[in-house]
This record gives sequence, C-alpha cells and structure tokens, in this order.
Amino acid sequence: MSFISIIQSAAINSLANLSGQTFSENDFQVNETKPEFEGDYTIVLFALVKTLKKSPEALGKELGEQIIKDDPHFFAAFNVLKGFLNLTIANKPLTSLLKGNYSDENFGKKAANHQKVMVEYSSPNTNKPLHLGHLRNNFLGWSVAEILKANGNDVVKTSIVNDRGIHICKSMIAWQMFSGGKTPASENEKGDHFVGDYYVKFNDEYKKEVAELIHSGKTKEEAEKEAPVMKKTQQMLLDWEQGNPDVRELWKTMNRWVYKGFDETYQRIGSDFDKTFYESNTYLLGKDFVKEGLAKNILFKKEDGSVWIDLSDKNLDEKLVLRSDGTSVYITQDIGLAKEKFEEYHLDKSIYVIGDEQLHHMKVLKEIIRKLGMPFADKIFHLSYGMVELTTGKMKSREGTVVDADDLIDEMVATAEQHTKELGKVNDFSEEELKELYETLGLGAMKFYLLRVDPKKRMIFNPEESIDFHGFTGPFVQYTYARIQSILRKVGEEKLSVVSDDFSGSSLLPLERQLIIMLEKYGSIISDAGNEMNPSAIANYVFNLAKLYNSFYTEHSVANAESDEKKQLRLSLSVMTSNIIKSGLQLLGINAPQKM
RNA sequence: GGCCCCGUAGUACAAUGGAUAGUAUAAGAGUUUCCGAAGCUCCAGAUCCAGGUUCGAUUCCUGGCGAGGCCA
Repeated sequence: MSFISIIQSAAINSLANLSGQTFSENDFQVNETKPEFEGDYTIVLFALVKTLKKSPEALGKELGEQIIKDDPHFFAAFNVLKGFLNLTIANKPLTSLLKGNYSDENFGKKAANHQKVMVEYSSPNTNKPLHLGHLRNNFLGWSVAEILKANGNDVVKTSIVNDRGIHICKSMIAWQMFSGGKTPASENEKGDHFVGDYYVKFNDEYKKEVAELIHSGKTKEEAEKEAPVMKKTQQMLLDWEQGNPDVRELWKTMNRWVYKGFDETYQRIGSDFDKTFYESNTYLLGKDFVKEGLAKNILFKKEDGSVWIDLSDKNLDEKLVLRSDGTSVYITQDIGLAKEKFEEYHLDKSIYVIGDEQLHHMKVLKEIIRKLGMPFADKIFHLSYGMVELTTGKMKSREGTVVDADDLIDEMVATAEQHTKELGKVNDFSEEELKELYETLGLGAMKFYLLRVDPKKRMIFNPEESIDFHGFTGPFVQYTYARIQSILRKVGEEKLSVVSDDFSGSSLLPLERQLIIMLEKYGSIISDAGNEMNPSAIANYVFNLAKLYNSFYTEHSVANAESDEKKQLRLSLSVMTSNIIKSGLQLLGINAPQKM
C-alpha cells in the first residue's frame, strides 16, 4: 500500500471519527508537500470546508490532531497553513520501508494480472530507411510495452510492415532503370539505404520528365499524369497485383534488402517484435465485412458501385470503404487486420502507436468498427504522438531535410566516445567494453531526449542540445548510477550483512527522508505511466531521483558515515536508489553502465 | 470551408482546479588534501490577449490573435 493511499485511508477514518460522516478519497486531495513547507504530505482542505461547515484553519487543526491520535505510529507531526494540512511521517515507517525493500530489484512493479495487450509500433514503409520520426515511434512503442508489462500486463509487441504499393514500385522501377545490376552487397551499403536511394532517383527522374513535358506545352496536371516513369510504375503495381513472377521476384529481392537493413537498426536500438504483419498478406483482408455491412444496411452503394459508410451522426463525413473497381482502401484492410488481431490473440486492448496526423483516420476506423457491430471497438486505442520537428523547421523528404536514424545514432555514439575519452575515466576498459559503453551512452542520450517529453505533444529536436550530456539527459542519470556502483564496489555490499543492519530506529536527516519518500513513490509512477501510456513520467522521475541522490551524496558521506548504523542506512539508500534508477531506465530502453 | 491539437523565462520542456508557476540549458558567482566534478551550491528570468465559472484558473468555458495537423 502506497504512502498516499495510507494517508487517504487515515484521513477518511479520522474524518469519520471527527464528524460521524462518511467520506471517500474523492472528497479531498492528498499531495506531496512543497519543499518550502514543513511536512511530507499535504491534505488540501478546501473541498471539505463546505460539507463540514468549519473554517479551513479550525478543520485542519482538528483533523491533524485526530489523525495523529488515530495512528501515532505512522504520523509524527502536523501543521496547518491556510487550507493546507501538512503531515510529517514518523521515522519508523520510512526506515522500515527502506529496510524491507532496498534489495528488491522489482520494487514498484506489479504482479501479473493477465490482461492481454497488443502494442503495434514502428510500422515502416519499405521504400526508404528509418528517420528521426520512426525513432520517436520505436522508443515510445517499446517503452510503453515495457511499462505495461511492469503493470502486470501480458504484452504482445507487433509491427505492420507496409511492403506493397506504389511507393515500393517507385524504388523498383528506378532500380531497373539506373542500377546496372548493383546490389547492397556490391556497393557495401545498408539495404534500406540502398533501396531508399533509388526512391530518390525515381523522384528526380519524375521531376525531370514532368518539367520536360511542361516545357513541350503540357499543363502541370497532364504532365504529372503522363510522365513515362510514372506510367511504368503504375503498370508495375498492376503487374504485382496480378502476380507477375518477374515483378514479384524483384519485389521480394528488394524488400529482403530493406528488411536486412531494418533488422540491423532494430537490433541496435533494441526494438523487437513478437509478431510482424505484412501488408502484402493483409491488404485483401476486410472485404468480407463489406458484404456483411451491405446486407445489414450499415454500408451503402453509390451509383458508380463504390461502397460507403455514413458517419455524419458522429460528426464525421461519409467514408469510402470499397472503390467502384472493387479494390479496397487503407481503412478496409485496417478493419480486417484489427479483427484478425483480436481473434488470434484474444486481446483486452489493442494499442496503435501512430503519429497524430492519423488521428482522423483512427477515429473513423473505430467508428466504422463500432457501427459494424464488432465487439472490440472500445478496446482499440490510438497512442498518438506529435511530429518531431527540427530547429530549422519540419522534416520534409522532398526537401532533403529528413534526419536519417542511422546517421543520427552514429553521431550520438561518436559524441559519447569523444566525451568519454576527454574524461578518461575508463582507461581499464577493453576495446569491446568501450564500444558497448559508447552505444549505451549515445543511445541512452537519444532515447531519453525523445522520451522525456509528453508523447502527445510535438517536439523540437535540437541536434546540438540532444548530444549535451549535462542536465536533464540520459547520461546524467546513467552517471549517477555508475557513481553509486563505484561506492558499492568500494564500501562493499557485504557490509550490509556484516554491520548491524538494524537502522529502523534511526533518526533521519532531511535529505535521507526526502530520498526514502521519493523512492517509495516509484510504484505509483509506474502505474501512472502505464495508465497514461506515458514514458515521460518515468524519465522525469528517474531524473529527479538522480538529482536528489546527487545532492544527498555531496552532503553526506556513505563510507565515512557518523556511525555504523548511519553507514548501513546510507548503503541501503544507495542500493535502493541504484536499483530503481536501473529499473526506470530499463523501462525506457536505456542501459545503466557500471562505469562510465 | 469544416473538424482536431497546441500557445508557459532567450531556448527546450514540467505543473490529477490548490500554497511564492517547477526543471534543464544559455549568462553570472562559487565549489576538488575526503565515497567518481558527466557532480554540487548560489544568482537572475515566463503563463498570447479579453471576458466568464470558482474560495482558488497555466489547467475548465466563450470570443479573438498566432502556429501546426486532418477531411475534401
């Protein structure tokens, strides 16, 4: 039971004893006490003033006295300021909490509750490599999945690969036209970059042809339609759909190159999937429900034969679900895939990590599913995240301002290397250990930078600031962890069993109290982060914890503590802090190094 | 045109309707005989505008202004 809920129950109990009336936790607020005031937790009294018809000051005094009387073991003191009742927790519950949990590496995590949750994330197109936006998606999806696990859920990570369509045909056409048979192997290039280059070549060629056609008197619209390279591409898409063996073979080959490239990146950033769906397998799904929907009059046919659904009662327009030529649109297959997911995995919840430009699409998807009477409409959740912008403006592939994921990772890791060398603290590391450390630090910096912001908000990526290893950054937190490990190596965890480990009656200095209270909060941070699917709550928490520990560390010596009992207490504090930092970083996909 | 999101120090981000709006950076001043200075301490600086609801509004409502996104 968390401190907050202990205080809530205590207040409910004491309010009943005081007034004879019944209260619930919704009738008043319990907050942490602001640092400038005396106390640990604060009951905000204003909401109670009306029902109890007392002045805030009088009520605060009576309630404070009652609470201490009712539970003198947990509460040590109180004070009232305006409408705020500040409560101080006794030392004993704090030291007991520390003693009972300092070595528990799973502190704050919940036991399994058997909720089955699917998290779909990453979901790339196969015509070009991953960029900065994908990194936000991947870090977010992976972290949310881990946070949900920490809350006891059974999580299935999945990705839908958009491996067919006009975009990949563009790369294929360009490769046929310009490659002269080159391959990623022959060029020693990562496959996704290789294929992406041909996508760029396609656009260059297309632009050139359009310009020529306009020059020869065509309108812009005509030129865009008639450009030979575009016509070839469209023909290729038709050939693909009809199963033309040559086209299919080329398609397979080029996609294989791309997957190999993606896999390298995924492995490096730690993304993994329990199940991968391919659009080439799912794009025909969903046509069944069209028949069914027409029969039930939920869908209707227009004169040209196209099939629609009317969502005007939900403040949405009519939406096309089947073209007049009988081909489906994105949303048709999305409905089919949604159904397949629920049927195959018996999900309690299906989360889609997709950018907020798809808010409308996902809203329409949910609404159609609901109208069709499928039972899982309310179990679909769009975890939308804002676009990552650059200090120089938006990323635009046509303008070449896209930040490539692999390049960015390389840059971060190189910066980590440079910093580490300048500081020269790990001269005893082997080449391999060093390499691993640079990855840990570079990726840690990047993940932390992208996850510390509320996912729903769009954010600005500043390359210079992101590689800063000071302040609110991953390496700051990692440094704190490494430093604690250094203490533990020196002072030795064995001391924990040698020295009398009974510090439960110890007095506590302010920083020691604050640390214990902050450590205790970790469990509610995990559940908040889970409920809101928001890793930034964890990032903020581990940063604040690291900061508080650093202050504690400069003020109070662990090794040369005033007494054995104090040493014991501070060692336990250090162990528990480092366990929680490690655990919190792990939920963000960040490793905690022993030395750095 | 319609719908949705967002406006907080120079900059980037916080703040379930609660106390003097936090944090980081950048600027300034300190801090290594002592557990790791990628640290710590001090110092300054902000809620787009106008109304409304409330004991109390960065938060909720209305209207402006500004910036994004989506649907045709």
